[in-house]
Amino acid sequence: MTDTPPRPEDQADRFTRAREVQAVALLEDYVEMIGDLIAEMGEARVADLAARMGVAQPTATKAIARLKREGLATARPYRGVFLTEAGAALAERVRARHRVVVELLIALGVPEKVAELDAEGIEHHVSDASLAAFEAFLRARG
Amino acid sequence: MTDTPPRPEDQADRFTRAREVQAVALLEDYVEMIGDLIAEMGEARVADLAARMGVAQPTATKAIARLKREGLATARPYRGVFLTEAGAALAERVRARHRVVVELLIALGVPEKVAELDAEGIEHHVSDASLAAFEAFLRARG
DNA sequence: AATGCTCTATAGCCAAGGCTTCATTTTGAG
DNA sequence: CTCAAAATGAAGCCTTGGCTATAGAGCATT
Repeated sequence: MTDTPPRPEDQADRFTRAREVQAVALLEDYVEMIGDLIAEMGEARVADLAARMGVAQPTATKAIARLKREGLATARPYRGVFLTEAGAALAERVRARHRVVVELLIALGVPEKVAELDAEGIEHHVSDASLAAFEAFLRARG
Repeated sequence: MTDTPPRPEDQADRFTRAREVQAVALLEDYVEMIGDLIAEMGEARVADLAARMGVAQPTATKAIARLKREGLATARPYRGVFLTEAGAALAERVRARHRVVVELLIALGVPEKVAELDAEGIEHHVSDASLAAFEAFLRARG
């Protein structure tokens, strides 16, 4: 029983980090979806983005404004949305991480449908260290 | 190549669910922490709760108000915070899930420190189905 | 070229979850 | 028993991310 009494600041760090992750999670999701839309349909329209994200159209517009502020996307009124280099790079990283998380869940015996659902929330909290471990595990079991 | 074009509403569901999970995540964290504090120190004071959660004291007070509204906790001014039966049950479930997620990450080769950090964010998104799969996996490899 | 339909933007609302500042209550030291 | 320090509560502000309603731009079809 190494039941060391938790140091308050250590625990606090956990939550602080979880909050920070949360703050970027939406940006990641939008960026990834914009990438998907461009890949699938040649362009990302606000209406499609909103439909895919499950939000009302003005909510998507607002999110795009934030992406622009953060330098991840560009958009001109009544034209589609595009990713900056930084945005495209982020989208690629997010997509790769998402794929690994889904594969891991499936490898662990989670039904595919459930894996897709759970991965959407989980992926944002997977650190690089954990991601590397996941990849190693998947590789090890072919 | 079963590259079925994703149905917008299906994708939307993923995000909608992730948002719903997020909405209860904080409640879960607070309830769990209140349980911890009572177990460790006999009572949960607002100041300790705030310190452990890494937030300012009024933020914790506000959260407690929400817990009361949701029927998960009770509190009288200038006295500690207590869990209702529903709150205690939730705390227990959350604690159990947290433990499984940490153990799983460690079993997958994630360093313990990292596992603790990542688990904090991940756990909330682990459905019952996934949790069951995790437990089966852990059991299978003793 | 005009007109109407679709898409996008704008405005304004709400709740959640942060924060600081200030008032009030408890409590413990003297 | 008093009174100051510590703990708690109250008020008010900010940002984010939802929403609806409404106005305006763009496009297609007469």
